Amino acid sequence: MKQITLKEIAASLNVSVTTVSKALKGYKDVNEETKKLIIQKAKELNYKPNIFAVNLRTKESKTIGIIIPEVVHHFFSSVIKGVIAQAEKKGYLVIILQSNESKELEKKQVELLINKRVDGILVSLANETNSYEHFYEILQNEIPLVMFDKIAKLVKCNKVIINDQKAAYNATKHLIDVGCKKIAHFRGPHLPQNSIDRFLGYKKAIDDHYLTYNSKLVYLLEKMTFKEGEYFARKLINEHPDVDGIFVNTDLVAVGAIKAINDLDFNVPNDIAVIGFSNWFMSAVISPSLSTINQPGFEMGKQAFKLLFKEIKLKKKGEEIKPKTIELGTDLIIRESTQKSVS
Amino acid sequence: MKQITLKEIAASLNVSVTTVSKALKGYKDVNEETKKLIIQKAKELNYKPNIFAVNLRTKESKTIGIIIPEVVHHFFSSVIKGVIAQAEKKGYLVIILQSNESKELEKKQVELLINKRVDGILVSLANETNSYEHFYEILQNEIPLVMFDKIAKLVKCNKVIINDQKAAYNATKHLIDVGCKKIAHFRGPHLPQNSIDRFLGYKKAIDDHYLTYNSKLVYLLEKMTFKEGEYFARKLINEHPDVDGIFVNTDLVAVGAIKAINDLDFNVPNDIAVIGFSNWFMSAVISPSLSTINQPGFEMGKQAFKLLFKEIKLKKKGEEIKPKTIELGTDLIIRESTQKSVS
DNA sequence: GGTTGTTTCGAAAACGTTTTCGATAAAATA
DNA sequence: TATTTTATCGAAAACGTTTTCGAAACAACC
Repeated sequence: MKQITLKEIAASLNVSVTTVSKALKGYKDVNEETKKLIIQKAKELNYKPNIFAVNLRTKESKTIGIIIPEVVHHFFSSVIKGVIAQAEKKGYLVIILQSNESKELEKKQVELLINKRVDGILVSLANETNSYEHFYEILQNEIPLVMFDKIAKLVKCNKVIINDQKAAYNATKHLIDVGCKKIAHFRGPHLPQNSIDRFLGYKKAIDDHYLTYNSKLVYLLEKMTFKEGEYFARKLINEHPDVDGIFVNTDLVAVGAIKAINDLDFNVPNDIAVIGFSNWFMSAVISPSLSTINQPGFEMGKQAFKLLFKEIKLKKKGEEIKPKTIELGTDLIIRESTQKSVS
Repeated sequence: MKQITLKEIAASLNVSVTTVSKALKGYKDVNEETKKLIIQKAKELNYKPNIFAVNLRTKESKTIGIIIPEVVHHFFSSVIKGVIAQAEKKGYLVIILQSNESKELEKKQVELLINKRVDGILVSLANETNSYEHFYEILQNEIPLVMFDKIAKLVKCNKVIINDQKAAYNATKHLIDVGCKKIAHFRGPHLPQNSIDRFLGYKKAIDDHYLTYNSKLVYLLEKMTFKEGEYFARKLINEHPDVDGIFVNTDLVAVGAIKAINDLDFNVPNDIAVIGFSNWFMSAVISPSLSTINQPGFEMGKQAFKLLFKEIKLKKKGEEIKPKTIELGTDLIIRESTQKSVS
């Protein structure tokens, strides 16, 4: 099927390509009468502008890229949904790439997006990433960049995050509020920063409420899997049979922990209360349902795109941008796993 | 930052743009000596071809689009992952759009992708979709199209599916194998086709094994939610207290059903065995873990892209394509929810 | 010496749009 | 009538690449 061009519309109406282009783009230096004719003819021929030519001429693609560690993940797919929803409103399409938590892959994806000449890039860091040359390259190319959730503090760009420390504090405080006296923490590895922040929130809550912080009660998990959750829950109960609460770095691990606790004939929440983090989809539907911290993925995606969009606009106008960081609120979601029955 | 062009490389070496282009693209009518110089200079200046110009010239974007009903969904995000992985190997990027199960949105997304002049389109139908003008438009525009999972039999294009009927048959047969005599079915609405096929598979298994098919044991769920699963499980037990097995159209609903069954002090699997469909992520981590049918999302994404890629290649060569349908195998995954203890 | 073949290069067209700038004619003003 | 203003149009350049076609220079052959 032959694609209709401006030239053909122009020929069929005996006007110039220029006039056709102007008419269709609403310039005011074209007669109302001819404009009407042109628009009609364009519709009649089912004219669709050749986007490649438009891109070349305008130097923009109306496309952005997003790099995330993992697509098959409730939080990140929520972010994607938010980004796509917001982008569509502004006429932008979204290219998705995964880093698989690998720094090398992340670099490659950045390269791809730069070569693709996207109008902007959204990134959540891979766990492995510990240096930022590739992001500096984005900035050097003057491509608008927004980081979200897993960010690099050193890179000077717009950011959207939650306050992991505060959220972790609230989760731990909730355990204290329901009467826990000896609270363990299953933490994540030293990268990304989030694991550290959540640990710090836990520690601060412990300290603030006159419980004694005990580093033996903090377990460092490397892979953050269901199985690890099971394993460390067993280990914990073995080493500290009198533990009565666990704040777990992420829901999946918490679910594994609950499984192990139940298998050992302890009761959640009465013997051991458990609270997770992120509000994975499953947390609401398991038994007992899991208390957790809601991480607003969809909203984060929306906000990240909004920031990116603003930056794109500013860049077009040639204005300077002063990077800012948006901090989104989190909610404590209380479910069965922390509601001890009155004893 | 000024972008380097062929012209600039040419100027700095006193050769023509043509020669530079040819050297970088490996044409053989350019002297080895000059080629070396050009390649070196290009690297030195960090030359990156202007993709917009390349697109315009070659009439292809090395980008494909995929439209799915919902991003935040284990199966569909697995598909996306498969598509992206395979596409990247072939140098293609992937634009993701959602239909939110709405026909109108689906049409709009198709329109966006056509206007974007993507090299190919991947689609899984929205539940609402009951006519196919927009897909015919894709075909009219001679854009390669592959449908997967939720397909339209009437549209003549490549397809990747599972055999829902056979898989449902196997699930139901498994219940029969573990000793169930009175098996209910929670089915989905009349669209998409998958619900019908799964129901047919259930019915065939019942008929084939000398159990009496009873339409009263088939419950039609409209929204396929956790809550519906709970509601209909209660209803079922109320109406048929002697039911001893349920084949549920999808895992989420099955999880809801299990919850209700437990709350009513029936035991899963001993009183009532439950099997789901799709192998959602949560199914492996709940207690009791849920038996189900594994739907190979990642593999489906890979195969779908492979088909699309073949079609793109054929189109370039101007050859005709004869649409085919790939049927992927499914696996019966036996977990706790159907393993009755020896009585 | 004339013919053919080979190697190496570049001019130019083409892809389809956007936008600047000037031309023309008609209308308004002096 | 002469001059300025306004409305309407189009030529042409530009965006940066790819590719065709022919030119030039030289070697090889009879």
